[in-house]
Amino acid sequence: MTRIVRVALPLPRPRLFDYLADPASEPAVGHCVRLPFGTGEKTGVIVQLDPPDSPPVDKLKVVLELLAEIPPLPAQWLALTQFAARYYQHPLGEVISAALPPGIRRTVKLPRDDDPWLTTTTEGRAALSAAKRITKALAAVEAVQAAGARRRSQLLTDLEGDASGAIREARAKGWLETVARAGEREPIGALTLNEAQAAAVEKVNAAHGRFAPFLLFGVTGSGKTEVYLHQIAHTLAAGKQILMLVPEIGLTPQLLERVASRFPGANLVSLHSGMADGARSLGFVQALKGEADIVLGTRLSVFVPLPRLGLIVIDEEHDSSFKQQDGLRYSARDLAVWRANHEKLPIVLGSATPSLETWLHAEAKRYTRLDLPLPAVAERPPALRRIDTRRVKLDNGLSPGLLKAIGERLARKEQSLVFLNRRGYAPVIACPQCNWVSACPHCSANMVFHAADRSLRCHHCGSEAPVPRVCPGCGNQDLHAFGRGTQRLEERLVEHFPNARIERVDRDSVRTPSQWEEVRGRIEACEIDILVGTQMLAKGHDFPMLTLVGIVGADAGLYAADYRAPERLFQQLMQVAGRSGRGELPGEVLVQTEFPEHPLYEHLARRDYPGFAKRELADRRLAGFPPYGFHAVLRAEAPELDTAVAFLAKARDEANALQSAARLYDVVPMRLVRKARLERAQLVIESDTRPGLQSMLTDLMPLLYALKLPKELRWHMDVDPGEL
DNA sequence: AGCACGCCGACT
DNA sequence: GTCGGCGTGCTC
Repeated sequence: MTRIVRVALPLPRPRLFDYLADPASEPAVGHCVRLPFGTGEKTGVIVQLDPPDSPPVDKLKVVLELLAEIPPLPAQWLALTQFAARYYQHPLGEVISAALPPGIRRTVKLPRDDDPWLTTTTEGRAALSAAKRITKALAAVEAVQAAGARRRSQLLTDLEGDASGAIREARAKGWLETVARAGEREPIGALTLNEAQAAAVEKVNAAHGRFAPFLLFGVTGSGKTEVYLHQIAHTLAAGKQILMLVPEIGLTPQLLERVASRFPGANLVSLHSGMADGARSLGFVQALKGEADIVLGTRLSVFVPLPRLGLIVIDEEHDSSFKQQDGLRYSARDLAVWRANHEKLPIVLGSATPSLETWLHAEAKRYTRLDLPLPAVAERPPALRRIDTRRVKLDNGLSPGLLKAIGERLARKEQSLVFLNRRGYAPVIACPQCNWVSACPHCSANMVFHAADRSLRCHHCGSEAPVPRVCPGCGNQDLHAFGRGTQRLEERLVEHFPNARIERVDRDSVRTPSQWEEVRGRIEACEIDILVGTQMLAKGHDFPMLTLVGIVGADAGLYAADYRAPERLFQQLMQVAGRSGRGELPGEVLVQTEFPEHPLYEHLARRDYPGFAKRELADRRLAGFPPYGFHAVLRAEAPELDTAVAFLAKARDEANALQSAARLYDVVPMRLVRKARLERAQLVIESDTRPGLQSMLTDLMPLLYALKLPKELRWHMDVDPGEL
């Protein structure tokens, strides 16, 4: 019997399409299919069989190919994508296409599963111990031996550069051999837990098999990762899979290595957007087939199908990189909580500075809070001192107090970190005679002066220009660099401390993960005395010799227009302050500020997140902002601002006519009006309840899709936006 | 989103 | 006379 399949396709309209299946095939919901579409071909996913309302059969085309080598995506996976489509008001086909790895989406063929488990042979181990020099092939043997057994794909990511040749050589020489599956192995090297850690592990383990959200509340150094690892061990022992999400910069080789070496018998799959298509598809399919035991990845991993899923962990749950900022604008954290609820699982959200949303859930007892205090053996948190910059003369932004403190660290051979969240040399070049400033030709922003190549760069659109020799406005030869960034700070520090080893760490100086690894190694080896850098430095491993953190120019976040700015600032400062005094030596944190009495710094000085959150939540409640109110923002962009505004005004009229309880703000230009030659405006929609917002959006979206629009106009809906 | 079909200007 | 501009509308 010929069946009709309803398919979701990657198209920017919320529509599904029906096709006739090949009578010889056995289509099922969840199968990927290759289809004729218009004049071309597309890959889609079957979401329904024999729908009652399909068009007449003579209008239907026939499925080209059922991708039977990919097992059908499970119903729970489809439920997740359908929820995401509904909640984020995005076409299902596009959600599915974003959730599938690009390798499956584009190429029809599944990468060949030539990904065997490898172990070392007696000869391999002998060759390794006999070797005077570690060749690439021996390095592969060494890595496999360290893990006991390793998937070839995992080994490739373990090793530097392209190691496929080295692995081939090691196998050809009989140093590595294939085994069916890594043997069941006990976790290796588990640490003894303190009382609080043990209690946290116990509570989550007891929640096995039911929806139970936990907030694991503990600063860096309180041992969150060890708690996760024990919970993972328990879940593995129950034969279940684990999904662990980490922020973009949190997915370091160290973390992978720590998880891999703890669970040598488990199949660990790591996923992030930077991976090659083949490796990503392979990981996805291994997870789908139930072969992966642990999936460790960035936000996109929330969409990995896991038929035996038993636990979800989200580390640094407050991190903004869990929110996708383009296309399908989802929050991986929120989707993970939905997924845990839907699949009846415990989920652990870990943070020292939780998002206010999560904190409110914990306060309301909807989430169980698990507190991890600093272990008693660790010294008290480093003293935090505020330097009132209104009372001292600054030298290029550096106060005498901070310079003196750095000098003391140098004398004691300890390390200092100066934190300034602004890269470049100076944020703007200007002419003191006329009004010329280094404005970006494509954005409503200034171009930042980068001293190294004497260029002006726009941090919003990436455009670049040489610094003009004379003022383009009046010919004045004396252009000034106003304000300061990390480069200028570094330059001043070099002048102040000519004998110190100073290193700048920002996206300009450290471009790749391997460069960051290299710098990190030199910090740990104490080959650097003073670090200058942006938030890149806020995260990362312990630097035991780092005893001073200086925070420069944080005030900008205090009175920013975005209501989330204080929350982000507090999270960032807590994190960077936590870099100091992580070893045996006592640490100190110095904050340069014009507002030393500001409550945010008071709370920071006491490391009082609960106090900060209480205050911030009170403000949010008064304003009706999240987590007490719910927002969606409709944004539009076009070459002319009027085009964008006219569309939003029309959208606002349509929305007004819907008689919903949701409130509509005025249509306003965005703060950065012009970006990359496009003028942008937005319309905020607000409601006291999530369902209120959802029903308004569900009614509004079809009206928006029906509008006739100039083709140069782009728009998107952002539900629960990261900023307004 | 592609990609066709479809009616008006400057060129071999 | 045609090549091609991108406006409009459809894709099972």
